[in-house]
Amino acid sequence: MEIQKPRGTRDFLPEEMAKRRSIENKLRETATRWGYGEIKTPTFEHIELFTLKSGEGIIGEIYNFKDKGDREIALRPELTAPVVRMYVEELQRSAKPLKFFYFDNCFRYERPQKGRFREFFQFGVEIIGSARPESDAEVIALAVEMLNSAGLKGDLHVGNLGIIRSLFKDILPEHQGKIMRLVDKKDDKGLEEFLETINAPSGMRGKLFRLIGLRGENAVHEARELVGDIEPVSQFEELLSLLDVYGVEYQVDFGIARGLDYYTGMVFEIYCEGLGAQNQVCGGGAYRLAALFGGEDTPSTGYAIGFDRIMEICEAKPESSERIVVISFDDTRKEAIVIAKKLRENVSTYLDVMGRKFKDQISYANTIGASHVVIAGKNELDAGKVSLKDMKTGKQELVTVEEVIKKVKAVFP
RNA sequence: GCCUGGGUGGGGUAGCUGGUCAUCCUAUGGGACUGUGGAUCCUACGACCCGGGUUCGAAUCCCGGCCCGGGCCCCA
Repeated sequence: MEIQKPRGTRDFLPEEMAKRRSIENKLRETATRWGYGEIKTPTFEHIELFTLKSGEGIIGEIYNFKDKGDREIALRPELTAPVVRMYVEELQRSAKPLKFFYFDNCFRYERPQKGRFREFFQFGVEIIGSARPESDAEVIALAVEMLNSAGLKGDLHVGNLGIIRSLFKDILPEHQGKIMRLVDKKDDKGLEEFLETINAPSGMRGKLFRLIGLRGENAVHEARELVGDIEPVSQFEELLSLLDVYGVEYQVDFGIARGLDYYTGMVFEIYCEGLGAQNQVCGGGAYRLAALFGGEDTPSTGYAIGFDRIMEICEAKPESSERIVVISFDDTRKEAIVIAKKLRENVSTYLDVMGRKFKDQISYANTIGASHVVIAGKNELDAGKVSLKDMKTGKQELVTVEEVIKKVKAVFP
């Protein structure tokens, strides 16, 4: 039996890589234009980084191992924790806000299915040092813009955990988590049953259900009536007005809980069609993790785009480009190398390395979809030129190597 | 971890109510055609996911594993 790739991993062939790179570059360009700087963190970290953030329970879904120095190491399952670790470790004294983006692979030991792999790629953004609605709004707008740049239009839901949490004052912390989980799942029946079991105050129950059901124009006003005129409501209101300025379409959704305790205020998710059960392509929010990793308490906001998921649904537009094949004969092979070398300074050039005969070389050029063929034969070389053949039109002309470059570049600038 | 469908040359397939050299297409290497491409022909290469079991005999039936797809749990 031949060796196969490990479960949940993938090989990417040239055609697909071209597509992935093209989208990746669009995301990268967008982030750069918004003033974010690219960073890179290690592929593996001490496992504590992730257990601190998410609890011991996540070890079951982490690729971890002991290294030769007996350290417990984890392949990163996500990138927010490493970025915050990096911040705490070496950037706490730098000018705020810090604006970063990253694109890297992550690893999770989970059951693979559509849009879900054991090695997957995340494109993320973090802004560190601001807790203001302005940064929340910018981050959301950037997320939307990035997806647009990839040709995608998602369904944006925005919520605020501070508002929903304000209802939980009298609830045990361990029960709060469970409630948030049920809210996030939109499992109303389960939520009702659970609230019954823990004998939650009936006033709070009613408010909770009304809150998570709020949608549309008046959602914020109604939320204020439910929870009072508290800070998170005003912040949220401000955020929405800023999103309007950005021209971002959104849906207020207090049902977004994102399960995690360290999210503090704004949370958002973006969904796209065509992905089956894994329809969330982007998720994020405002959080506080720096203190957890031993730094000063610092507000941050960020999100991650599931790169593999957007690749599933975004239209492939393979940018056509030139592809030149230099064809030679047994008596001009070496000259062809010199010509190819010259061409390669400017255009993508292929040269036969199979010792093929003329006809087979041109046939191969056709097979790989060459745009042009440069024929370097004795006749041409004697005249100090080559024949340039356009594979589309079939037309052929006698030109110099410099003219080849010029003519090809005219077609593929 | 659970439920469900599926694994036959590189890709796509037939066979799968057990029994001839496992079918066909395509791709790939070489050749026919001695400097002009998608054609044709010849030739080479190449598969029953792995391991057990039932049987005189298994690609075919049974069990386990691995892998792929879909769903659940989870989703940092």
